[in-house]
Amino acid sequence: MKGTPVTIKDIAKALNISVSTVSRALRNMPEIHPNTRKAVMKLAETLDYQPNQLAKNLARSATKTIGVIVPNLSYYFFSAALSSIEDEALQAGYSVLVCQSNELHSREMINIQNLLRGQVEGLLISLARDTDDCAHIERLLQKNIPLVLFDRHVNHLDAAKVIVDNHAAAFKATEHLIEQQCRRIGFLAGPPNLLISSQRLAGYLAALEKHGLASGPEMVFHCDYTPENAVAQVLAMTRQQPDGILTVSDRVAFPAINALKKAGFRIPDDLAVVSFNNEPNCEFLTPSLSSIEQPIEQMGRESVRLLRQQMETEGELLPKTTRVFDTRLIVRESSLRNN
Amino acid sequence: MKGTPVTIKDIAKALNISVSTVSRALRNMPEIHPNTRKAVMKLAETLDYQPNQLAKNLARSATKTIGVIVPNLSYYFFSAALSSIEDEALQAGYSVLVCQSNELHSREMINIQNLLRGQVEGLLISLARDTDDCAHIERLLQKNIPLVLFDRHVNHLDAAKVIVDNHAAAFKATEHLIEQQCRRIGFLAGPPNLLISSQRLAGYLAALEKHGLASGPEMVFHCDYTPENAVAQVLAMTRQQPDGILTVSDRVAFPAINALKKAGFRIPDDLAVVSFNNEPNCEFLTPSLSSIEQPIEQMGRESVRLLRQQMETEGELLPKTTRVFDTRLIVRESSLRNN
DNA sequence: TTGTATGCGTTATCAT
DNA sequence: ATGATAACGCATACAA
Repeated sequence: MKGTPVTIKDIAKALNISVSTVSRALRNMPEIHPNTRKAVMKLAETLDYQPNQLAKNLARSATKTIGVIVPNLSYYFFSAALSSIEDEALQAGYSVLVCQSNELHSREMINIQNLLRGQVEGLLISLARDTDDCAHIERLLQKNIPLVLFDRHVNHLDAAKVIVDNHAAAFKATEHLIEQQCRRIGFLAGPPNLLISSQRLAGYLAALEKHGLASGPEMVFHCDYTPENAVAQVLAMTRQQPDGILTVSDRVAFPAINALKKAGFRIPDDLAVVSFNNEPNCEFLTPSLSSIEQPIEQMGRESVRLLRQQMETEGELLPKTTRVFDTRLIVRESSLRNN
Repeated sequence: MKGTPVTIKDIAKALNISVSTVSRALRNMPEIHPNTRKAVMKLAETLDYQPNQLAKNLARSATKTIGVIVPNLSYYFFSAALSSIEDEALQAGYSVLVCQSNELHSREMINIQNLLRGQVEGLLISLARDTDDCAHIERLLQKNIPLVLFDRHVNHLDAAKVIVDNHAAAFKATEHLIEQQCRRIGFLAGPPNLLISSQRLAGYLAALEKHGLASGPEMVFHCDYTPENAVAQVLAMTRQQPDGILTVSDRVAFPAINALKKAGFRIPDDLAVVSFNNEPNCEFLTPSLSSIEQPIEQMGRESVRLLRQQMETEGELLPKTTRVFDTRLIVRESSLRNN
């Protein structure tokens, strides 16, 4: 017996007033008499009245809820981002509904369907690695559903975005390797269709070119982000005799470095390594791992702000702002040679 | 212009039938005529009808949503657990509302309030480290709100629980260290009030006692899970000249081992280490880290199942089952000595 | 300042 | 097999 929850009707009956008065009192509307308000408040308190959000939402047709879809919460980047997203949303009075796509385009579509059924007012999406066809996203844009793309996006979509300057970051990281006397620098990339990966690839190539260093596809190896594949690809790369490696993510750098060490390479002396994401554990590896830090918390907060802008301005179409954040190279042992 | 969403009323009007017929057709009720059903379905399709979940829920007073509260999603254990929780819930037709307590008792209470307002039908909670006073949980139990405590619980609460046998796990890990010829084994524990930590402490002490090894409070050091504090405590421990260390979690083991290595200790030869959680990165440390593996996915799924049992059996009080899972010690380099 | 009536979109209970 | 109509709990325009 869950004990029928108390409603404003119960309060109204007990106080011999109308439900509308109770409703107004509860919401602190100015027009109602201090005494009645006090009485209502008090009774609500003692009865432990809990407003039914469902009814509230239905009546106002507004849910104060945003939906978030990320590829996988066990990736550091996304779980960290979600912390700030949730925080920012809660402060603004929104609830957060979280889904994982598991990097699957199909799951992403299902999630979107579910969230819209659940009546979220806006969507914060970081696309699945699997996602090439963005028809489902374009449908959202057409329907004018508030939407912010976060980190994982695609270029041709005209949506609000919160991203980092991956090109500049990779450029910076590569130049750092060059400064450390690396002359044959390899790139352990992600899947070719993953935008952040290809942007980093472009930045890497640009840096090589600027410094007149040979650069060809023979130094670029794509992996699918699994540890096994990362190891296989980086070992394949060693046949090209690199003296420096840029990896697309700490998640692939960790197993790759481990394999390199086992294969007898000394890091950073034989092979200097710089990575992306600056996960907390970078510090605890041996050698500690140099990595590109992204302002995750800021990015999370900014995403929510952009989304609120869209949700809270009725009708009028906002320009699709793209917020690009800068990154910071954290230099650690893996790329610091005693020159 | 978001274009007013189409409702069953629209469909009814267009087809010149009543809303109830439409409603029934849409829900595949047996009594309605195949032809009308077909017509309704077809029109719903072409009009891209999306049922309003809010109204549905209000009418049935059922939300098909469960709330999950975890201390922090950027802890591997919880993000991994959430993956399976979400999966299992989705399969059963439930949505998942996720909140983080940030290890704060106060935030935990707010989250519970919010979730109940949002009309979740059940709650899956992993208590904040901060939580001593469980009055808020007991209130849920009294109100008979479906609830499952997950991993982080407290003994005196009579609630459904999904946990691991921490005592046995610590016992097993400690015996392994003893087999590796460790004779002075320290325990880098969590905060004293954290149940999983004190259970592990008890298992550790029991193993020492069984093997007739000295054990006193001078070998137990509590840390607050921050890297800095973990380092400070483990360095303090070294003054007791341990030859083996059990750590309460990989999260504290990573920085601790790093500090030990910097302080000149060889692992495992001077100091063998076993930890808890078996995070993926255990494998990529140098030396790789021995750790207790918990069946996270199974635990997540089982939690949802237990919760569904409660949610889906009206009224009758179910016994508060406690499901205890076994763990597995994954032995790696950090505790493997060449005897 | 308060009450009445109606609507939000759907389900459920009567009828027919 | 279908239709009216009343819930569900709250908000709100309009009256009083």
